[in-house]
Amino acid sequence: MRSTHVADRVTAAALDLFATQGYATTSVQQIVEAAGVTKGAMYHYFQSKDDLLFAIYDRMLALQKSHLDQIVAVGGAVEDVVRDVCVDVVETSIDFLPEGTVFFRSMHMLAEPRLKEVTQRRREYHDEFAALLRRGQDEGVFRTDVPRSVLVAHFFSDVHYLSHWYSPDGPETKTEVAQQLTELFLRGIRTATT
Amino acid sequence: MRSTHVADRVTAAALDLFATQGYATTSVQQIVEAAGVTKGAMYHYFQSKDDLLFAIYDRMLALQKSHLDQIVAVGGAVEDVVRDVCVDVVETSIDFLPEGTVFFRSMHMLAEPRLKEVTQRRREYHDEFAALLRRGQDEGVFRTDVPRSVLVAHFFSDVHYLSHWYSPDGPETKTEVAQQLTELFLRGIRTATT
DNA sequence: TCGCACAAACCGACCAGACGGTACGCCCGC
DNA sequence: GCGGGCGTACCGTCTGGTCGGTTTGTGCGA
Repeated sequence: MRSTHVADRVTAAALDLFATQGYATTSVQQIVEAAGVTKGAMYHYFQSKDDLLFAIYDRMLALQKSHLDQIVAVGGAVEDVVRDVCVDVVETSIDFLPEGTVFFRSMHMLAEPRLKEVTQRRREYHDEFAALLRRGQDEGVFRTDVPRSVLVAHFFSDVHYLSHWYSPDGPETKTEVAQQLTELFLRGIRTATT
Repeated sequence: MRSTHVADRVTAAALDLFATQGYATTSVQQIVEAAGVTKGAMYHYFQSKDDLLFAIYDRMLALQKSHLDQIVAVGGAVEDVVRDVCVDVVETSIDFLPEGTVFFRSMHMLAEPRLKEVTQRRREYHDEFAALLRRGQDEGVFRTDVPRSVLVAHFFSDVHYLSHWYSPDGPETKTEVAQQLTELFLRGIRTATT
């Protein structure tokens, strides 16, 4: 850890502290102390405290982007596609649990243009998912008596809530949880029964 | 508004600002300005900034307590009981949407003993719900291939996520959303099909 | 009905400290 | 010797919170 580069140590410490304490509550003093670095060194690599936040966001942004591309390309029976997508989203959300926590806790800086980009990407994400569900509805596989927006929210609520209860040290592996949550979701939105 | 009592105006302004900006980001200056009150007046009724936060929490706490008592008293077929509970929880969560937002955004002050009380009540809440689900599992109505803790999280994720997408001004009424989310959840956790 | 006394309500100027950020100089590899 | 990487001392600002004093409401004796 000591041998790793200064910038990496700082971002790692910032991610940890932001996730546990929140952005506004964490001071740059705390960050540089946790990273074993002086303030001068930190401000040599980052322009501001906000920069640290956006560095974290950027990681999620890249992740979401790659996700989106992957998902759309896949074909097959709509229910299988949705299943794959859901499992994948949950798993990677677990991998990036701290980043997600920081993001969801610090969304109040909506004026920031840089944050808007992440939020927009997030919206595209949801829209893409909604389009997938629509395909299922058109094929008569998914129920139509509930608004699609509610269906979408119903899934992403699971993803979002992960940071409030899931622990990698807990009894369930991320794969298990991903499959279980996906199964619960799919059963909920299906018309026919299997 | 101007005629209402000072303390009420302050708590209302604090709730609004905390919900939109977050606790740490909001200064007492902002609060007293929004409430049309001087800082001296505010500190006459509240001991500290934290006091304002706990005043908001207390409202949720009382709500949860009354909920818990009501729910346990009710009898009937387990699925109907669960359905009633879920609908009720979602509806009241919508009524107290800002309070919920503030609570979920400011949980990082875990050292505070007063916050632990709210958190503990929340845990009891979940445990009570888990016990209900267990009854359903014992009767063979709810599936047992998914850990009960995951089932509980699957429901409360919906409740928690409401503040991120639901708007009273939107197309769906709170009753509709409550019934729809409950239906999705119930379908997901049932063994048999109806 | 008035005057008075006393407490509660409220004001606004004022801390001490912490905050994010900067200026400047050292120091070491090239 | 020179330039990027980094340490240190420091700045202006804003923060939560305080404090002495003033106003306002209210009960009560005459």
